[in-house]
Amino acid sequence: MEDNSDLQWFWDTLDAHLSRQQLKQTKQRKVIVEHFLRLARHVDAEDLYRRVRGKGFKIGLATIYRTLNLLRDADLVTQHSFTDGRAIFEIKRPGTHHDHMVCSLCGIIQEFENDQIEVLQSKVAEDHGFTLTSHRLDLFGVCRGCHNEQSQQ
Amino acid sequence: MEDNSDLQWFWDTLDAHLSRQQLKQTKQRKVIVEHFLRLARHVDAEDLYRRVRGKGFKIGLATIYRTLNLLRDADLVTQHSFTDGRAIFEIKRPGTHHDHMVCSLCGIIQEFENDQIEVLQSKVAEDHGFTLTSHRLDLFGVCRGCHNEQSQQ
DNA sequence: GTTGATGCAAAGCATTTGCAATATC
DNA sequence: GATATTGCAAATGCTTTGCATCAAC
Repeated sequence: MEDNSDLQWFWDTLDAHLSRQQLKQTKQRKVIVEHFLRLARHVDAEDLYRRVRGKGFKIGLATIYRTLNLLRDADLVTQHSFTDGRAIFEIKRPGTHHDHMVCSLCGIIQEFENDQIEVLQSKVAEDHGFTLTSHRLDLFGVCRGCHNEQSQQ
Repeated sequence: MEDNSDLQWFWDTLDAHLSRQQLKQTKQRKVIVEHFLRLARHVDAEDLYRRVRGKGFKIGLATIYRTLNLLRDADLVTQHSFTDGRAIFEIKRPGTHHDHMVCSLCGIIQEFENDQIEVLQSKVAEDHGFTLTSHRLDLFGVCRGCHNEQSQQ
């Protein structure tokens, strides 16, 4: 779970981005971001929309998308695309990096870090004359929980 | 470049799949597959559609999609999704595996293999109690050619 | 009072699907 | 002749956009 007090940097960076770009602080943006920060780590637009509507706010889905795109532009969230066509958004903490492991059965997303893999990736890129800017490593499989359920049947 | 004579296994596997599933051999499928095999290694539906139409065949885009999905179901092609929303299809040779490096400037896709990375992935999955079924590793960056062009300006 | 933001409905885009006509087995 | 396939247009699912209204600066 995320402690909201840790997230001051998020709001600060957002404020900085808004004023730098001459964008406005609005009630909708505040509400959407508040709920985004409280939701699970990996969220899609529809999740966020349902949550916000469920709490009684009359905010359109387009505004959810526009706000998530704003956060992406401010480099505050990362946008992923795992199994289906949906975009998944995740808070991006400066200076951190991790990859993802997705369970094909329950859809749970686990994060992991592996420096050795990172080093090897850089080496591969270098060997091929590539100047690496980013990468994406997703592992797909069955998580322990689902695996146990399967074997009990 | 691909030597077509190497691809007998592809046609054989396809024939086997068709008869096993009680599907029919049609002119459209033949034409689409022939052109798919002659095109670049990484192809999207629109590429294939344009190529086939350009050669004078009156085949609908839906049939292209249906055929590519058929090949996917027959385990003869892999479906990727790199930068944009398009699906990219690639011949899948049995017993081979590689990952991809994509140039953000010219879009060129280079393949690479790295056994050490594969081993580390299995280890990571195991450490997290995951039964690994597949993975996706894409590196993004600037290829040598584009990098040289940039520095000359 | 300017300028950007919102909500809604409409448009986009890649892909899939329903259906009547047609080709394959 | 039964059944799968095709082409087309319409539908889909996610996301973006146009525009008139509204809120923030």
